[in-house]
Amino acid sequence: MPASGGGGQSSGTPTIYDVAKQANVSIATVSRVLNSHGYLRAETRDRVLQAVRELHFVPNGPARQLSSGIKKVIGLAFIRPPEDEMSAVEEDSLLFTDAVIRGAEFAAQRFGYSLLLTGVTEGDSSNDVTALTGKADGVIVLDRVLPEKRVATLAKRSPLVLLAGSGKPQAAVNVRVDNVQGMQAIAQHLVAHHGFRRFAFMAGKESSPDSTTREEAFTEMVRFLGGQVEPSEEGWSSDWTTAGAFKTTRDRLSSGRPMPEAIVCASDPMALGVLQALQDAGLRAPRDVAVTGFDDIPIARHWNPSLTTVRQPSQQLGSVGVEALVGLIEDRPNAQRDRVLPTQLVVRASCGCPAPTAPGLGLLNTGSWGSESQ
Amino acid sequence: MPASGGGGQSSGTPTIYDVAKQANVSIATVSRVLNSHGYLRAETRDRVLQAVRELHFVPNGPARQLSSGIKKVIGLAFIRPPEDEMSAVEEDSLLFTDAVIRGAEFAAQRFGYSLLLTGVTEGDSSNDVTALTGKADGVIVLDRVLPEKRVATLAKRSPLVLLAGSGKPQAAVNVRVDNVQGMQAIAQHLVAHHGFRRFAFMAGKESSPDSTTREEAFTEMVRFLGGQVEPSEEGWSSDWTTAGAFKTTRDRLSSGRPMPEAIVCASDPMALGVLQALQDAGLRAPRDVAVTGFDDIPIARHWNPSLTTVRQPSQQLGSVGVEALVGLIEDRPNAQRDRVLPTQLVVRASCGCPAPTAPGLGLLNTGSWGSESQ
DNA sequence: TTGCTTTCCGTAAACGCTTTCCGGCCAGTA
DNA sequence: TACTGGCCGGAAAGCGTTTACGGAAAGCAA
Repeated sequence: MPASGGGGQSSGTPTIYDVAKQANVSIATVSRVLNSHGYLRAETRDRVLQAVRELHFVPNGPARQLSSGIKKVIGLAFIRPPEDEMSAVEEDSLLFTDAVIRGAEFAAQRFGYSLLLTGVTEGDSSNDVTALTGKADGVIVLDRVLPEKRVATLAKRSPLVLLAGSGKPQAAVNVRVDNVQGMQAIAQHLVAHHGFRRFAFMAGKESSPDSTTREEAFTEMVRFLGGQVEPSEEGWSSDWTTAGAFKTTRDRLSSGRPMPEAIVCASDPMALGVLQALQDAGLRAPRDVAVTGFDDIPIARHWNPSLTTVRQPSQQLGSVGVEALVGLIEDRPNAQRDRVLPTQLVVRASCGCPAPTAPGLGLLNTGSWGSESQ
Repeated sequence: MPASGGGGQSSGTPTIYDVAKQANVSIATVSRVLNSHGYLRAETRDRVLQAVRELHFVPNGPARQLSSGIKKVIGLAFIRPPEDEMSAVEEDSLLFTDAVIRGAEFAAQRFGYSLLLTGVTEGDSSNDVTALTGKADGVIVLDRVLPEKRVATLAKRSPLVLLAGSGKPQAAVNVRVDNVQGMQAIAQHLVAHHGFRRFAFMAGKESSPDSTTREEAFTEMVRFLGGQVEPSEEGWSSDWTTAGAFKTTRDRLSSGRPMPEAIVCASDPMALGVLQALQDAGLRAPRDVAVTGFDDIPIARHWNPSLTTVRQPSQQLGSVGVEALVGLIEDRPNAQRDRVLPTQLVVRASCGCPAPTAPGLGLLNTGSWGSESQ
């Protein structure tokens, strides 16, 4: 017998039994009213609805989920820095993740799902993510949250979408951004338009597929166009952060070796660090060295010099990820699996081009990410 | 008899019964191992753990939650604009919400909770938020998500924390930012330091307690100091957005009426819109009109002119909100209820002061939000 | 050996809901 | 009046856990 099946007013939060009693029907009827199943007389429905309102009844999620087997929850795991180690620019760089979350949340809502968030601090490969599997119908995992092997394992247990990971064919569904196209466009622009030949590539963490892909695509394209990229052993490598790129660049500057004509970075925050280091050393970008980024975080537009970069549709990444996952969960036959979203070269001042507009101009009516990056 | 109680290998995801059978124990024992309850022989524990590993068993969240009555989930409801109506700056303005989410997520994790996200589009007051109640142990509601009355109602059903709302004593626990202190500091600075006397206040939506509080605090302080603020009927009111403030200011400019010496805005995005409109009209801030904001979104620092504003600890707001909510859920006797977090005046160029640094300078080592805003 | 405690583990009853199966009621027809 | 369908609503079986409750085994003193 259920907790409140006895007599009188139940103590805690009302259950479906309380509603049934109040409306003088069975719990089955209440459930049918709530889920609009089967045949119901209008009068009965109203009576039940009335009782629901009077008792402020809200169905217990877990019970409902357990019974129906459907949780209507999507898990999203992402990387975040330890709380106390976040500088102002680090925070800016989180914009990428934030945008993904936003896109995912919106799409999830559209499909009737909720978003369950789990931040993972890098290196802490506990089973947090695995536990998500039990709480959600499916899981979206951002790049670098899990080693590839564990992704494959997880994908066997639960619908899983890997976001912004390497494009390698895997057990999981991949949704990512066209790194190659973006880097090729940058290489093309720098070589063909500006006539540069000697480049350096500032990489993120070595473990990151995104960084690796970008570096390879860039290097290959530059070589194809007759330029050269300093070998990565020269120390052009950092950790995705502004501070890291700053230090790397400063060290390189003080080594006295000649600088390349352009420094191409795997992310915007790193590009900002490079610009900072150059400025501290009395060099000016783009006059002395050109610099480019990748992401197009909002600050990129407002920096001085404004940053030439590759825009990636971060928010769309989230929403498309959810779409793919829902397709997987609900087993839609025509659902697209792997998706590659387009990137777009954004030419501003840091490569040596004239700044397209004064900072802040063209501020209004720039449209949303989604429509801009199609 | 449970689904997989029959013979042979079960079909779907493994349940606790499968583990029990594999380890040759009862389900109670498995549960005990998983939750480290009661007495267990080491040998038995290992056998169970072994089976768990072999089957890749992950406990079913809902079942666990239903049984124990504890969901270990915190719901977070926030306002967001419709997906297709988001301009680039709107997106920047979401930084506030993003920061709150980040802080909340981190704190939630620290307490062993997950964060369930629900975005609410303004005006759409369906029962989305109510449904959260059934899925979470408690709910954090950001300002403007619900009318005050519904907040009070909800608070009766479920532990609830109201974030950044009006400070009015209510049924719910309030965590908010010291709007009054911030606005008083701005008023003080503009009157005492710059000698301004004639002000306008650009309000957000009228329905917003945050906007109202800021306006009242500012107006009162200015009057106390001998200045005056144009009555709000003069049309200095917008909708929190950059575009809205832009239009309002443009209209006012074209009306030909004399401008105030300073326009104080209830948010940074609106301040940017005002600056934009001034610039379009050939006026220069701060030379012709001073402008200030509220929030200190990252762009504020990099804008031209850099924005004098009030910094609020957004991320901390999220984490403190979670702390308060967990206190409520777990009924900690010594948990603090209402909390007011301090704000901080950030003086930059848009009020007429010399820009503290060139844009981008002092970029590194600025510390995290949390520690900066203590 | 007996009798008690201390460990260890299995049985079974919830938890609150969804859903299937079935039994009744009512109108319509012969 | 008796019978057939179409509708409606109740009883009950799970969903996969946790958690009393109690029984068996093991240890120890008498």
